[in-house]
Amino acid sequence: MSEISKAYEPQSVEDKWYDFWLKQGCFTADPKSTKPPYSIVIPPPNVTGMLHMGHVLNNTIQDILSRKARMDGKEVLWLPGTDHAGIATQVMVEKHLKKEEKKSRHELGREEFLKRVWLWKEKHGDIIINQLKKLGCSCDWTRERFTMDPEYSRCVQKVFVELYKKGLIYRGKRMVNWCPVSQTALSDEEVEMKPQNGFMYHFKVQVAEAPDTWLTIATTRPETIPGDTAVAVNPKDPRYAQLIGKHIVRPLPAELPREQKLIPIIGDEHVDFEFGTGVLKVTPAHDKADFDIGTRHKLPLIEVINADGSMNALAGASLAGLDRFKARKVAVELLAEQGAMIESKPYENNVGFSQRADVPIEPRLSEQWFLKYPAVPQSKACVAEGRMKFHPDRWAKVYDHWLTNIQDWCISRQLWWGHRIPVWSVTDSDEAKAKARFEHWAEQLKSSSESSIRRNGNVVSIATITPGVQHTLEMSGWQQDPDVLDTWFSSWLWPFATMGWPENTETLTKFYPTTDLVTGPDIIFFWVARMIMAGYEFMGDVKFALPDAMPFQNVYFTGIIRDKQGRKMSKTLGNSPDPLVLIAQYGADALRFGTMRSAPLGQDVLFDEKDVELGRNFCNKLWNACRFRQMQGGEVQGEIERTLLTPDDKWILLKLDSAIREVTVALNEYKFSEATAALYKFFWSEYCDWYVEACKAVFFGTDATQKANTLAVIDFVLSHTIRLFHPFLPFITEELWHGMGFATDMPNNQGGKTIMNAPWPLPFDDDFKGHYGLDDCYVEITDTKYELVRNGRDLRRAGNIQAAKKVKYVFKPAQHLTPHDAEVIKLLLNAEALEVNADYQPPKGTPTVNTKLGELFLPLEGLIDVAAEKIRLTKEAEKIQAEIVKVEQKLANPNFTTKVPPAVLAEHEQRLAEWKNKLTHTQASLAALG
RNA sequence: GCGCGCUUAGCUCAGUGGUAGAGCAUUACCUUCACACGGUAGGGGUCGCAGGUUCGAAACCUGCAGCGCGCACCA
Repeated sequence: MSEISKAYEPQSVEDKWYDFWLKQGCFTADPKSTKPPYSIVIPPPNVTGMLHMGHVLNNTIQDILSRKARMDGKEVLWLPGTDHAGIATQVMVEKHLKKEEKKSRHELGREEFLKRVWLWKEKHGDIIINQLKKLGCSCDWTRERFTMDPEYSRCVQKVFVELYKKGLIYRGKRMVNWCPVSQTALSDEEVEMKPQNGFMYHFKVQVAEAPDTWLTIATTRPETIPGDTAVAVNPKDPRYAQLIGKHIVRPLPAELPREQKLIPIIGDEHVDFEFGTGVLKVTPAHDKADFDIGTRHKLPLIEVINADGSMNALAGASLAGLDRFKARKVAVELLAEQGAMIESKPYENNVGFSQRADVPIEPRLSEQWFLKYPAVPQSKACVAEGRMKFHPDRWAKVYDHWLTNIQDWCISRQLWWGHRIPVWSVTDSDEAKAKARFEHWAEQLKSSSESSIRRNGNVVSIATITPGVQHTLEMSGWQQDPDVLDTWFSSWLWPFATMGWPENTETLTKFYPTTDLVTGPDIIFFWVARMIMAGYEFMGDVKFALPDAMPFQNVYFTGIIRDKQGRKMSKTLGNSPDPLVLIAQYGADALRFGTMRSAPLGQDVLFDEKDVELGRNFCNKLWNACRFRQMQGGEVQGEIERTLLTPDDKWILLKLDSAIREVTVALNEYKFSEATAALYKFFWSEYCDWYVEACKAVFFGTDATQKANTLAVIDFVLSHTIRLFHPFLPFITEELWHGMGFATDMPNNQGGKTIMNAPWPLPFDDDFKGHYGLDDCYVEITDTKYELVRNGRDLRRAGNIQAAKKVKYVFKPAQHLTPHDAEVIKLLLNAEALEVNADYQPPKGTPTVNTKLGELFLPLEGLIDVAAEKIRLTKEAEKIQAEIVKVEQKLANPNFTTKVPPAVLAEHEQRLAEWKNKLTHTQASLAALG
């Protein structure tokens, strides 16, 4: 900082220090360290994603926690990495392929397509990583992981086989949430219910055995009529009960002969006779509830919708080939033509949408892999019993509710990009052959802990992670399951699969369980809950010797970043600012500080670029405050001489002590906006606004010893302040730490190499306070002095004096006033002179203010607008009067005076006295004006 | 339907029983030798509504309204 620029220029500072930290290995965690551990695993962003404001919020918090922990003397591991993001990445590459080569992935073939995805990953995979570096994230990049790394992949396979072996993973034909666009099954969590404006259609059907009887059926999906295999009524419904066992004539497909259109009327309790007409069409192949009814009544299934959402031949000639929504319109027309349509009225209902593709999902019967969640009781208990803490804790209830009503997890996806299911099968011509095959392989694999074999009829399946076995199976005609696993089936292993599991590595020993997890509440089920279950299931092994296998001790849920209008950030709305643009414009520290300042615990954050501007302004203020110190010259001052401390010095030291306490407490409670607010207030409103200004009284003077001591106080305060700011503002604080010389001659653990290793400031202890005479009374004394200054400045306004104009004040002290204090007051008042005169007799019309320290006059005969000043003082007096009445009323109430704690009573009495005193002085001032 | 959150200055938000706060915006004045990304002084709120508890409620309790979110759903 030999040449200090007038404004802080982050661009010239940030890259320099980030490179320095990397080169010095400052972020690298040492599992052999004897320091206590602190660890976080990053929520891995999509490998092909771009940094958005949500990442900024999330990762700034993690960085603050990590940097604070380092300053607390912890061995810190912040483990970074990326997620392969199955659907998102595959769709991205498919689009690119379509655009560049006009080819579909099927035209390319699975193997070739996967090569392209890997190429894409190599090309774009480090974009988001570099963006995190720009933000200043202190991740241990030597340990960066990707969920498709070979070692990670092996963990996923191992976990699959273990759960398969335990019988928790099974394959079955079930109704699943099918996305017709991505053409894959989805888990329940990936379905988003959205209200839709559609129609409720009422159509009539004839009862076959009683041609005069017609039933009216209500439906929102007439296109599925060809798939109906029954109509259901409630057996307790007197209107229809007698019809159970009879049949109706299904109106579609119209071309079928009458006998093929007959479907039974069944009785089922599921039917709500209050709703619709009380008659329910049952489409077991295309509705979850209907499937259950179908199972209960052994109804046949007729599939009429294809995987891509179009209708098939069974839907009838008129519908076949049409998209499901087009088919709905045509079905309505067909019913109308038959005279079966009774009415259609607008109707709002909730429809499940594919979160990824944003199209209505299609309940579809298909063969999928499911997981019965493991370790559910332990996972519930650790949060319920408070061993794992959620911040804010209300999410614990949401978590518990989900675990209580948990359904099996559909883990297979009909995609190519992802972890392929490690199961090989072969189908024999009959069961006997299959049985023989099963027995042969069961014998072969009996000593293998890495394989598991099952037989289902004439199908034999082997789940295995042994490459040799896999190869043999491939060679002898076994087919590997074509599906891949849900991306979250790899993410849920993140806290330990990134640390060398299944080996009991020194990293796991040192850093697992992790300390904090920082993530968004939107993935509490997707990720957080599942990681907890995986932790208990896979880290509970005795070999890890953990008292508790939970993957983290605290979960901090951030808010969701919205725009100024409260809308979610989205690409389509274009309301999502590019953090890198903001960093280029304002600096990474500014973005971090602004974001933290406006992100209270547990609330959504309405992002406004003004916040970043505020961050920049703050950095500039910090910069210039240090610049001021440098301009006073001299080396870093060491020892503070206690006998030379002024009341202002003691005041700022005591304020610093409060700030250290407040910031530390706020951080311990994860209240980042409170921490920044406390820092802001201390540094701007206390240090800069008052202390620095007061110091000028010394610096403009001639006492070199006093000057040196003031510099020592400044250096002490700044060296503490910069450290308090470091977790929030890593770049500028490192620059200033070195530039101000605070790193010079320091051992590494005191910040000699980098402020990252400087100790976090501790509140002052009694010895320290005693030695420097830091009695709380100095806060009060000095506050009073500054109050006097504020009042004195008010007088200028009364005199309508230009800010630049120097005027003379007269002070009539009520007690002894030191020359230093007189000088400070003079300076802060921007006065030409301050005449201290105990016998001063002001001429009539002299504006005055009175404080505990004494009376201050601004003698400006003839220059004052007496009338205006009178109005001002009269208003002032009225205000004070009102306050007095308020307090007097309280004190007149015997209920108050008898029941209130003595301290509160005393406080009220004192307040009354103060107001009365003020009133006296205001009235005197008024009288003095004549 | 069940659950959760929010409602305080024009805006965004702090404030868990004792004198209503911050930042931004706004008004006036000021380029004074750290900083105009700055300084000084000001204006602006019956704390969503109605009850209750209490000597005292923005805060605690009950009810209501509005906004937002999550879960579950009836065709």
